Amino acid sequence: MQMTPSSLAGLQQVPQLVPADPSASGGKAAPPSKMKKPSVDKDSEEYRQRRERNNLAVKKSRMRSKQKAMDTQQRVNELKEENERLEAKIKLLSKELSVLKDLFLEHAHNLADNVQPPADAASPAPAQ
Amino acid sequence: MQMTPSSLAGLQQVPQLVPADPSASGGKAAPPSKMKKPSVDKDSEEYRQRRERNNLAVKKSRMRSKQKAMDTQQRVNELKEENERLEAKIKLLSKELSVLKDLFLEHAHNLADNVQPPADAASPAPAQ
DNA sequence: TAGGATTGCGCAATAC
DNA sequence: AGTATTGCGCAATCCT
Repeated sequence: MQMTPSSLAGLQQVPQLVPADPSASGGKAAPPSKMKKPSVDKDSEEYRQRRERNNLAVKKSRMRSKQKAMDTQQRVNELKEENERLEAKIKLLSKELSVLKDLFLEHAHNLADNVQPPADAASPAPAQ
Repeated sequence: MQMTPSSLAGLQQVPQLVPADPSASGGKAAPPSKMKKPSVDKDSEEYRQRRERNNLAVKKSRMRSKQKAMDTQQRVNELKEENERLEAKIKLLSKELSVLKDLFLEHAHNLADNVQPPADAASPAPAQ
């Protein structure tokens, strides 16, 4: 996508300012010869300024909106990375813990088998 | 936001179909009396159908877009929660590991110093 | 009351 | 040939 800027610069949009007749269920509504006079002067200097300011505000708002969306997407990516990092860390810690626990168990067994008196609090009941 | 459905139902937008004169840098461009004949019949049955289908497609596309944005935001929230969960787990594992390591160190010291184990893990180093 | 910010909507160009 | 996206302007609202 890239929206080549052809004659896109500015298209005259001339809304009739009249709510198109609601009877248009499936009808085409051929332009009735009676053109309702707009209650607002499109030629008014003030009108044009108002429109222009709004168009600017709209553009600004939309840009922000898009930026926000991109930021949010970025945030997702960052969080996913962080997540993986944390998972890895957990895996590592779990492994370390597992090793140490095994050592303890082994030690405990040795104590039990050698009839050595329990040297520390981590000893399970020698019998059973 | 809610866009109260006032007379919003359908506003006749009657673009002039002529790329507004490019000279409109800051100009107001008062409607020149010469109205270029649109090369496309706005009254054409086929035109209206085309427009209507496109309007539908547009609405659909925008809905998807918004939905996607919301989903992404939701994803962020989920990931943030998940991360907190993981952080907590890491904290816990680290603590466990720390305790076990201390026990090991203490034991090693006891062996090295050939000291009688105090039968309790909370014993300070006998020497210094 | 004024004025910017948002949002629904339709159009047209263009991407697919 | 047809749908999907996207930039744009308008007008109604919202929100200060």
